[in-house]
Amino acid sequence: MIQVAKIIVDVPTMQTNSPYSYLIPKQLTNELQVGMRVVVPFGNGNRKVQGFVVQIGMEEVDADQLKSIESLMDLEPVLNTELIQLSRWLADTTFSFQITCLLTMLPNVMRAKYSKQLKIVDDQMSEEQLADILPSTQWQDFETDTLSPLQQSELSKLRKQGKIEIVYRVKNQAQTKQIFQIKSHINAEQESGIVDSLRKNATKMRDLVHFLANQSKIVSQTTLEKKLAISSATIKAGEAKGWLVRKKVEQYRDPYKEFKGKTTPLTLNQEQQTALDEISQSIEKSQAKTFLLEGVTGSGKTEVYLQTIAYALAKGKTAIMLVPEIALTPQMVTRVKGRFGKQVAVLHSGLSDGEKFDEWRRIKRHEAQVVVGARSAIFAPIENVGVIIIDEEHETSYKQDDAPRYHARNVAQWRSKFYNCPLVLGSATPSLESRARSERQVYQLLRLPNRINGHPLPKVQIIDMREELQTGADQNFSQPLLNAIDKRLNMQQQSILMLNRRGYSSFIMCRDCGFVLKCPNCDISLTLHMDSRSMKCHYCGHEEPIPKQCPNCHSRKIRYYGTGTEKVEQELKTKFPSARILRMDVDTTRRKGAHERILRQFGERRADILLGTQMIAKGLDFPNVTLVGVLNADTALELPDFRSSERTFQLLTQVSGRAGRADKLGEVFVQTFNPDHYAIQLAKTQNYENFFRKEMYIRHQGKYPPYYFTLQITAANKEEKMAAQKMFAVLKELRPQLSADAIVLGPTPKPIARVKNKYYYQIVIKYKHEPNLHTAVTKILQESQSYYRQGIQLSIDAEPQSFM
DNA sequence: AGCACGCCGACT
DNA sequence: GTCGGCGTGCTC
Repeated sequence: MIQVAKIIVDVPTMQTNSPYSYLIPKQLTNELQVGMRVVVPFGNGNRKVQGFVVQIGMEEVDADQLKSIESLMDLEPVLNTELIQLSRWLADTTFSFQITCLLTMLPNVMRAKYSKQLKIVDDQMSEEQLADILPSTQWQDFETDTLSPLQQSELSKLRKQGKIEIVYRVKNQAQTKQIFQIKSHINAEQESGIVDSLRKNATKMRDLVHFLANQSKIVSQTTLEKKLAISSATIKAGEAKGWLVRKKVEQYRDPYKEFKGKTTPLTLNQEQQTALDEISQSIEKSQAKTFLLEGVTGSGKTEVYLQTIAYALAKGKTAIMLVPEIALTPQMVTRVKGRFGKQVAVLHSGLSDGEKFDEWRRIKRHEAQVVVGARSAIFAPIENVGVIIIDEEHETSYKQDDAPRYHARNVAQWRSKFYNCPLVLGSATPSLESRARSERQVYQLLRLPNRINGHPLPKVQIIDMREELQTGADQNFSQPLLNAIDKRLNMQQQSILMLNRRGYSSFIMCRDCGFVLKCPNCDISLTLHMDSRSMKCHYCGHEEPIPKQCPNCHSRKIRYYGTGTEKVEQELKTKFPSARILRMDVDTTRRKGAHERILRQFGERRADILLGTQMIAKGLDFPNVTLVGVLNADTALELPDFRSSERTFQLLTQVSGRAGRADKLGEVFVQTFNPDHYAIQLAKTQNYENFFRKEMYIRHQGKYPPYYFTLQITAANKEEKMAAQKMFAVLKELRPQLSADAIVLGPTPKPIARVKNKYYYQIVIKYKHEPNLHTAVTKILQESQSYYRQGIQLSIDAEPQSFM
């Protein structure tokens, strides 16, 4: 029996997906703890890899069969036992590697950077000889895959002969920000004496002395430099003369330090109070209970969340609140920070890696008790959780679409059970899954049916674009909508126009031969981008110039079809030359902070019309907006996806809520080619209840969730045949493990069959109760490693968001 | 991922 | 007869 450390190594493969035992060097026995990152030698060449210590204990093995831990990467654990346990569960349920899960839970800087270095170890070998193969400038940090095959084989030959060595290094990216703080060592009496000793023209020095003489508080070097317009050299000189001392201290990169305001709890109405009481009671009793808070737009869900959090804090506990990435606006953050101040840590993708790391450390050090963030914030290293809240729980962005394919809601449920605390799911339009669970009393339903200000919901008008087009109207704008926009411009009120662009945007087509310009790598048409004057592929990023003539028949009658925000913006400009238009889509918001800037401009009424894609539908509150127009309500309806009705209903309901929130009554125009579709008709009256019933019936008929569980298995390969064959083979192996009740769809090519030069084939399994499925699928995944080398990638998605 | 081993074809 | 191609297995 010897003491060993069980380590998950940073090698994401199926074969290495379990802990490896390592010896603990004597000098580390007191230091090493579970949850730390370490560097370990791994594999034949003993290359260094990062690893996570998941357990320390005794094991019945021979010491000389084990290797030793090389070094520590952390002085204290980065993971607690809860998160280690969670990672194991997550890897199992999402069919992914535990190492991938561990890295997903941590800030990006915890991901090690690896570098390789060439070293000559044989004196027979000269530097020139090696330089003939690889220039000496590249010996440091070289990448194997950038070398030619010849170079690779030459180097490996030398290595086998023992002439050279490849030194592996693991670099820790987790850096803290250090700043200098300055403390004065002189007082007012000393000032004149020192000044006299200076040269006459030493003005900067004099400024510094004057400042120090009258300053007893500690200031940072940067503020001092700015304040006195002096350089660090002056300060260093001052340090040398003993006027001041400089001290290096760690500083958090606080992305929200400018927010200072304080907000006080609002008075709750009866329903809000009931909801708060129910959840508080559950916090009080430490119940791992899930609540579904169903509240129409403007019903004051956020206030309930905030007071729930306040209750948890008052009980000495902490809270996590998840918000969709897109809704994590400065307004939102200010509101929470205004209530809980420095106790709040914010985590979202807009922060730099350093900022995220610092917020994460604040949480870990118990300096923050409230975590607000997007999907991955569910892994915040917070302890003693009193309540978890997921706002807009129906949002698809809570499901990660690459490995580990987890749903934040499921992770939240796991943590809620771990901490025996309630989980609150809030939405105006709950996902069918959640609503169905509350129907069966699995979740407790809490309702907020009334808007807090008592204002009626906006009037929604459905416009039949088929009729509109017959009367020769514009492709994008119906007459009633144009009139309504015109009216707002005259009344100095603002309008929001939404273009539903999912899977559909402007492409170009030849009018003579029907040729459509497609991506050479993917099976989809290229999208026109006027800002860069090019055609871009939204899947792989391929870009090429806009053709002047048809590449197929050389006709010049090649023109734009479909609708993109840019094109609509152009049209709006011609129709309303005086209107100030702001466009918000993936292209205008790519840069950091662009999103906020556009919204602020609009909020400050520096524009009349906000034109954008789905992203404008979420959680914005502009009191001066009285018109919302949805230009094409049904593009999502046409997608081959069983959730398309649900998405459309949610989107329309949400965007309608943007109109007339304050004292002005709002109006909503929905342009559609399917005016009779139930998702559109029921969104008109914001009738969630009827939509739920109708959609549940349809899901029942089609044997879809929430009546059935779903599992999607996809194979990808450069050869279409290979991908297809693999899927048939997988199904053949899986079928005997399934009961007669399981329904298998496919194998079929994905609706977008080719992306980045790869073909995708998939099967979807719909099932109610399959005790063998999990094991069978895990086995298939394990076996997939053997054909992974042939470029066949198998991926498994439990409860996919769509089948596309 | 990256390295060793081992089994086949094309060369000195 | 050997060198080197890459298919396969293993890494505490």
